Amino acid sequence: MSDLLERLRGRGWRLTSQRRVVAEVLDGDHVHLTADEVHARAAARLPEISRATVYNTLGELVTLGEVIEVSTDGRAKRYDPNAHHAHQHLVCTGCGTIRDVHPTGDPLADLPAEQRFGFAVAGAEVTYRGLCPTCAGAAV
Amino acid sequence: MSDLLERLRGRGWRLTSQRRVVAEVLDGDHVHLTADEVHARAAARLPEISRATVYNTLGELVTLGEVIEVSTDGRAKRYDPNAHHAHQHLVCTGCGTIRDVHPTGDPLADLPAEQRFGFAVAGAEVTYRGLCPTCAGAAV
DNA sequence: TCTTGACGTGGACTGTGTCCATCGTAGGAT
DNA sequence: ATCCTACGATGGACACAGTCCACGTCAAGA
Repeated sequence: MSDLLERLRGRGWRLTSQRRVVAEVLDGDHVHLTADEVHARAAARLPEISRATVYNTLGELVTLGEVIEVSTDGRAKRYDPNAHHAHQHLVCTGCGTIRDVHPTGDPLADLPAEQRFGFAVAGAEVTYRGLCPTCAGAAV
Repeated sequence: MSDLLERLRGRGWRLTSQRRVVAEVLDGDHVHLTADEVHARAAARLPEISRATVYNTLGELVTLGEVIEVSTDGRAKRYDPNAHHAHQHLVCTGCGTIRDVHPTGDPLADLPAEQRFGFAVAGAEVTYRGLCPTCAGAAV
């Protein structure tokens, strides 16, 4: 994570306490927080941080390719710091929990040329959906 | 489309002019309108129709499985009447245009058991992204 | 230490969607 | 053909996610 901060500094980022806190909150595996959740956790360490700053910082991290924006439910976007290993998402239809998963194969290979309609197809996102073990158990 | 209305009536739907207009607006191929676009087109034929009614009707059509809700950009959800043929979506990163596409293979087959983490995986949505011919041309 | 422009702040604002009390009407009953 | 009534429509208030802006602050180079 300090790697991340150094990398950003190398790109001309001014290293403020707010940005540091946001980056720290996003550290870890299987982290998929909404902007408001990031704000709440950041505010626990830096009470006066504003929502606008969190949104700005998240937007910059996305632009820089350090964080991925995930929108699995049409509600709040979630921010995934696991940007350097290609992966897809498995979402629980009960509680909304998100897991990073690594399918075999390349989804792009499944889209033949005649199904591309002249588009320069650059990527594919796959969202798997199903009940997680906890929700499946609770339903019994 | 009258098929649709008859089917819904068979399920106990009360067939109001508002519902009829919403269903008619959604008729066609490669239709991916937002709720507000549906409302605007419906209002052209039935000026006093309210937004709440459009939202209610769209929600019911989704629940009944006659329309699919698509959320490709984290902004407004779009409504796709092509609910009876499995398909995926190809989205232009420039203008947001959406095409229905039919990839080969089954994305579910690409998620091995050890990547399912105990989830009862029920489905997968794939969103392909790239520049459409029009946007690619305009960029030159 | 000083300077300065990039950054942070909070509050107003927009877009999307939901809720609710009340009114209207589709369609069965007579 | 008319009446009844529960289901549906209405529109305005509300909630949530996100953006914008004018102004104040401060990181970092000189």
